[in-house]
This record gives sequence, C-alpha cells and structure tokens, in this order.
Amino acid sequence: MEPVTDRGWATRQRLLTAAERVFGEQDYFRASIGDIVREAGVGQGTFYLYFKSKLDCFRELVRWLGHELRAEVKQAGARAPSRIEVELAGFRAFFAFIERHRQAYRIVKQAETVDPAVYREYYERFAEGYRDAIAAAVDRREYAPYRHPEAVAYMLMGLGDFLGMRYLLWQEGPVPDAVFADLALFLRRALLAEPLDGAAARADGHSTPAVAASAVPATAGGDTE
Amino acid sequence: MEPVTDRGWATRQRLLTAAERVFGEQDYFRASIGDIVREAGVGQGTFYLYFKSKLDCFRELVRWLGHELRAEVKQAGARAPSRIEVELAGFRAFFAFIERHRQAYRIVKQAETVDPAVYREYYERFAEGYRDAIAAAVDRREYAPYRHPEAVAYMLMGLGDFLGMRYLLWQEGPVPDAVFADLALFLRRALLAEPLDGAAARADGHSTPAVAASAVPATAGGDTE
Amino acid sequence: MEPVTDRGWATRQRLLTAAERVFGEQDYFRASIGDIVREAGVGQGTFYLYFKSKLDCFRELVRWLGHELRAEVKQAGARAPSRIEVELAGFRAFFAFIERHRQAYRIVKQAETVDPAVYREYYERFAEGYRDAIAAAVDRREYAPYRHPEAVAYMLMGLGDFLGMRYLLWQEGPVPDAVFADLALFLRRALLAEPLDGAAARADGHSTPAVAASAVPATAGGDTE
Amino acid sequence: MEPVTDRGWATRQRLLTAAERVFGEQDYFRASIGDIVREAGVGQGTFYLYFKSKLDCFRELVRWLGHELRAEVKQAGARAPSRIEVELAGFRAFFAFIERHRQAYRIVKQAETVDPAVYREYYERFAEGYRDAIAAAVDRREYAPYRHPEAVAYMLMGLGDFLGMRYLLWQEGPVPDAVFADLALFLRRALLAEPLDGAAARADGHSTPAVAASAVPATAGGDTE
DNA sequence: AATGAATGAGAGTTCATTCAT
DNA sequence: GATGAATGAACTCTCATTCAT
Repeated sequence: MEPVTDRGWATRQRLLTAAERVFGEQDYFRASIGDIVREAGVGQGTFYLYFKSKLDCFRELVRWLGHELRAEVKQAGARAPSRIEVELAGFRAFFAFIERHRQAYRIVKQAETVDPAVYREYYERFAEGYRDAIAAAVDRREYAPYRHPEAVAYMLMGLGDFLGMRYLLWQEGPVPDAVFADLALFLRRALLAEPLDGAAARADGHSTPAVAASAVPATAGGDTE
Repeated sequence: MEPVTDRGWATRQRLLTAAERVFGEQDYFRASIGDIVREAGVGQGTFYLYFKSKLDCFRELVRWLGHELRAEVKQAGARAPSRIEVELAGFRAFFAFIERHRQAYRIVKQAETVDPAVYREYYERFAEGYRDAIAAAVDRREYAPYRHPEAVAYMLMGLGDFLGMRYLLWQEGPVPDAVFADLALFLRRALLAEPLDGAAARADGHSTPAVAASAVPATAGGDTE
Repeated sequence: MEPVTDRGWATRQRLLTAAERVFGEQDYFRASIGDIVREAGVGQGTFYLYFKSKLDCFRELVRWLGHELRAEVKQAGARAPSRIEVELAGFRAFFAFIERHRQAYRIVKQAETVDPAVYREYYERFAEGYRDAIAAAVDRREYAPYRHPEAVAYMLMGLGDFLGMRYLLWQEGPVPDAVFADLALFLRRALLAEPLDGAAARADGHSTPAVAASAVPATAGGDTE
Repeated sequence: MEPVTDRGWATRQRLLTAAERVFGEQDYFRASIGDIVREAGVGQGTFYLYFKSKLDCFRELVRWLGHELRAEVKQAGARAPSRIEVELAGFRAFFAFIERHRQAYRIVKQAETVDPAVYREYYERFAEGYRDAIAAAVDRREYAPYRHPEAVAYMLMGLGDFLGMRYLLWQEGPVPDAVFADLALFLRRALLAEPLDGAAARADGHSTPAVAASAVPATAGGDTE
C-alpha cells in the first residue's frame, strides 16, 4: 500500500488528486474507479497498488482534506489578539478554503453517507481543540459562562457549515460582506462576556476594531489537531 | 404514477414507509429496490407503478419528511409569547422529531449526496419562513439589528443541525439539558436586542445560576410533540 | 377474441388503429402494449379481450394491411388495356398506398424479423396472382418468353419494394417523375415481347401512349387475392 | 472499446463471430447478450469491453457483413468483359454469399427494424458504386438511355434481394438454373441498348432456345467465390 | 511498478400477461 | 365489456476487484 519509490509516491498522489476531482464532480457512488484512473492517466490495476479499495481511497481523501483545512484554520488564527478574533479568522479561513476548492466541502459531506465513521472523526477532530479553547475563554471570562463548551463548538461548526453551503456552494463568489458582518455580530453577542460597545452593536463594521478592546489575548493554539 | 383506486394508494403508502425504513437503515446506494419491495411485501414490478425510479421514490420521501417536520415545528411555536420563544420551541420540536425517527435525519442528509436539488429545496423551504420571521423581529426591535436575516436563518439551522447530529445521532437518548441550556443562552444572547436581565448578562454570574435563568422552559405545550 | 357487441367491435378497431400508429412509429419490440392501450384510450386489460397476445395483434395488423393494399392494387389495374399497363398501374397504386401511410411499409418489413411466417404469407399471397398473370401474358406473347414466371413476379415485387424504400421512405414526397419514367422504361423493355418503338425507347414519356400499341388486352384480374 | 493487446483483438473477434451466429439464429430482440457471451465462451462483462451496447455490437456486425459482401461482389465482377457481365457476376456472387451464410441476409434485414440508419447506410454504400457504373454504361451506349441511374441501381438491388429471399431463404439449395436464366434474360432485355441478337429478341423464340442464349455463363472465374 | 483483460455478481428497470372487481 | 393493480421473470448494463504479463 505504501509506495517505496519516488515514482510510486508520485503515482499515489496523482490518484488522490484525481479522486478529489472525480468525487467532487460526481459523487462517491456514481463515480467509478475507472473514472479515477482515467483522470489520473494510469492503468486500471495501478489503483490497487496504492489503495485497498474504493472506500479506502475515499477515506484517505477525507482525512487529507481535513488535515489541510485544519492546518489553514489554525494558521489563520495564529496571530489573533483574542479568542473571538481567532474564531472569526478561523471562519474566514474556512470560507476561503471552501471557495478555493468547493469540491472539498462536497466530499466531506458525502462521507456522512459513505462512511459515517470518517465523517464523525473529521468533526470530532475539529471539535476537540475548539471545545478546549472555548472552555479556556469561558474560564478566563472572555466568553460568557457556557457550561458545555463542546455544545458551543458544535454550534459554531454547524453555523459555519450552513453559511458555507448557502453562500459558497449554492452561489458563486465569496461570502457577501453583509453576511460576514452578521456572522461577526452574532458571534460577538453570543460569545463575549462583555456587552458590545455601540459601533459593533450596529453591525456596521467588519470584525477587527471593536473587539481589540477585549483585553485578554487568546491563548491561541489548541483549536486544531 | 398516481394511483386511482384506494388499493393503489394503500400500496403506494406501504412502499413509502418501507423506503423510509430501508433508506434509513442502509443508505440510498447500498439499499436496493429489492429490499424495499421485500419490506413492503409487494412484487418487484409494483414499485414502478408508483415511482418512476429509485431516485424519484427517494425524492418523494425527502419531501414528505420535510413536510412533516415543518408542520411539527410550526405547530410547536404556535402559542409562544415571543419570537425567541418560538425559536426555542422550534428547536425542541426539531430535536423531538429526530429522536422519534432518527432515520429521517439520515435520509435528509443523504439527499445532499443523492440529489442536491431536493436537499437545497428542503432547506430553502425552511429558510423562507425563518428569514421573514427574523426580519420582523428585527424590525420590531425584539431582535438585534441584523442586516441579513437570511444569513441568521441559516446560522440557526446549521447550529441546530449540528447539535442534532452530535447529541442525537452519535449518542442515544434526548439532548442533554446542559446542552439545551447552552443553546438557549447562546440564542438569547445572540438574538435579543436587550441584554439579558439577571445574572446571565453579567460577567460575574459565571458559576451556575446564570444558566438556570436562561434555560427557561418554553412556555406552552405542543413543543415536544 | 371475436367481439360480440358493436361496442366490442369498435374497441377492437380502436386498438388495431392504435397498434398501426404505435408499431409504425416505434417498432414491434420497442413498443409496449402499454403504448397501444394508451394510444387507444382503453384500459390495460382490455387489450387481452381482443387479442391473444402482442404477437397475435401484430399478425392481425399485417394481414389487414396486406388485404387493404392488395385491394387497392387490384382495383387500380382493373381497367388497364394491357398487362403491362396493369403492371404500371399496380406500381402506381402501391406507391400511392405507401405514401398515404408509410407506416404500413415499416410494419410489414418488421414482420420479417417479428414473425417470418406472416411475412412470407404476405408476399406469397401477392406472388400467386402475379405469377399467373405473367404466365398468361407470356403465353399470349405479350411478354417475352420467361420460363419461370414466379421468379419474374418476385423480381417485380423486389424492384418496387426498393424503389418505395428509397424514394418514399428515405425521402419525403411522391416518387419523382424521372424515377417512375425509368421504372416504366425498364419494365417495358424487360417484359414486352415487342421491341419498343422510338418514343418510348428514349424514355422521355410517362407510361400511357406508347404501349396502347401492344394489341392484346390484359386478361386482368388474377393478380391479387 | 478498441483492444490494445492481441489477446484483446482475439476476444473481440470471438464475440463478433458469436454474435453473427446468435443474431442469425434467433433475432436481435429475442437474443440476449447472455447468449452471445455463452457462445463466445467469455464472461458477461467482457462483452462491454468491446461494445458499447447490444446495439453497437449489432451495428458493427452489419457493417462488417456489408464490407465482406461488397468485397466479394466487386471481386467477382473484376474480370468481366462488359458491364452486363459484371452485373450478372455480381448477382452470382451475391447469391453465393447468401448461400454460404444465410444468417448474413437475415441479420441485414433485421437492421431495417433494429436500426434503420445502418440499414440505409448499407444500401447506400452499395448503391453509390452501382449508380456510377450504370451511368457510365448508359453514356457509353452499352445500356439503354436511363435518366436516373440511381433508380436503376435500386431496382437491381431490390430484384436480387427478393430472389435471394424467395429461392435461398425460403428454400434450401442454390438458386435454380431456370430462375437465374430468367434473371439474366430480364436484365439483358432491360438494360442493354441493343436488342438481343438471336431468337430472344423475336417474339417467336418462345419455346426454349432463346434462354439458352441469354444464360451465357459469366466469362472468367471468381464469380462464385 | 505498471497495466489491460477478464469477470460475475448484482443492480435498476421493463413488460407481457393475469386477475379481481 | 372494461379496468387498473399486480407480478416476476428476464433483460441490459455497471463495476470493484483480480490476475497474468
């Protein structure tokens, strides 16, 4: 399964990339391995040199995508001055990621049908770091006193997921400003312990200035992997 | 496709019910029409008397489930004293619905892969009413000044969806109280124009009491069924 | 099978007419009984009140068409002054028949695949009368001394058949004049005992005048049924 | 669809040959692909490695048969001293071909029902060469002054077709001599510009000798194979 | 490492026919 | 006489996977 030569690794990667395109455009069940090898430009038998089965290949793909996305989200929040800013930067990174390859979203969603276990793994992976970071923000009084930070984590993921679906998948182009503004307002209100000051409350700005006020720097990290 | 006799209608219904069970337990692609007709106790050909294809049957099923769920949610919020209470009652009804037939959730989720069009239709249907109600609440100053009520609607749906997935699908039993409490707190804070009265609004209510206040049970009955 | 009431006969006829349309447009195998009953506007079960099977219905149809065509051809040649004129009139009638319902041609041709027996019956029926009439014309010295009139009959049928196919089926509109002229010239030369006089030999006229010269009146009749 | 190895080509040929046998014995619609692969001794799926569909296979077969027949007919007429002799040699070759594999005739005829387009293509292919050769013979005054050589081509094809059907398909053994003699007489009279020499041209040669004269055997060999 | 050939189980779908009403 | 429901056998076609080269 694991290639031993460089050539082998290259072929494997060609197959994964092809699979991303194929599973993104059609779907897991309608796409055939024939489609993948054709797209990758390799022979039919070659596929089984690198993947045990169609399902195995799909799983690898989902894991790889999850890995990439988590890395980008993490890196996006790295220099944010507060937890809420980490949150918002994360959403921005998430939206950007989807916009760059909308197929990724589709593929992950298919996992829910194709193999619930990887799907669950995917979100649990996200949720863990999320949950801890939120708990920390609550303890630190940056966030309101939520008792079940995991639930909050899932709420945040769900909310981002649906916005992505609605404004990136069902519609071309980036998330509209007004939408992002409402998202920011929504999150600040819901999460921050302190009531917002006037400007932010009127939802007329983007995200950055108003919140710099919330003194405590985010503990950062811990939100992914 | 449409039956003309009573006997025909009965058979059709038998098939739909069987399809719900079958598509819920296995999934669309792994389930065969043979499974459905066996479950329904009719002949193989009979299926095609009432559905143009496997996909057609699936679509009908999703529409039917959407219809039922919307009806229950609507009815749950019917006698709530304020919009925020309608919201919460709706979530309760949604959770109750899923708990009663978790298959429904699975089926709808499959639609995202099986037939994106019905899936979208399903949520757009929900979103419409939602969006208008939110816009009205904003106008009436019950809700904070969101400029893009549709975005808020999708956020709410997403957040409910993920909670359902996490606490009803991945786990037996009803949504834990603490989770619902956090949901309620989250929504009140995010949506209501006025800061919450009582401890919840203050950063010092961090230990427990604040939540007890927010977990106000939805006023009238009808929200669980 | 045979209806007993008038209403029954009407329904049967509706079915036959529908079958002609359906088998003409699609073909025997691709057309379903469902198509026929739908076209006829009767119930599915009704079909079997009048026909033992799909094949039975098809056979009836072919026989009926053969009957109609033979009648028209016979009648067309009734008043011709000589055998060769009967021949030409017959071809004209044949072409006219096909032009009026080109489906008939298609249906008969299908019989060759669907049920070789009816197909053969159809042509043998035609050939019998033909053969005898040709033999008589040979005896009477109107025609050249062919020793195997049946072979001549099949040659004539084949030649007409292919002209019909080429100029009526593959092309809209009636048989072009030049084609018919060549057909006439061809037949006169091939069949008539006497060499043609100048005019006809230059193939510049239609059919009538030149041949009136061949004195002996056709015995007529005997060419069909 | 196109094989790439030798083994592949061999398998494909096995399938085509099997298809000829199967479609010849049963017919296109009644024969199943199962019959073909069984006859060819390969797996069910193998069929689709070389043919897009049942219809595709049938089409290939018809084209192949047309190709073979045209080659034989052409070669048969290659050394004939005059156009009329080419004609007769062609008919002989045609009859010989059918006698050797009567299935071929049946298969082509089915095409009229199965796929009118290939059927038409089949005859148009034949007709083209035919038409030009006839036009040339007319120009050179070997043939009578037909103005529409294509029509003549179709008449010749039709006439041969029906003789083949009557005397080779409906009856065992080769075309009877008397039939071929009449065909030869018929064609010479119809086509040649000059009246036949000898008794045939005169109305009094009615008994037998005339035909002996017309049934001149086609000069060189190669006309039977 | 790479490949194209081969496979057979199984899928969805159609349809002539029967039957109870 | 007429009908719509019901049926199950049969069909074409797909595809993940194996294997010899």
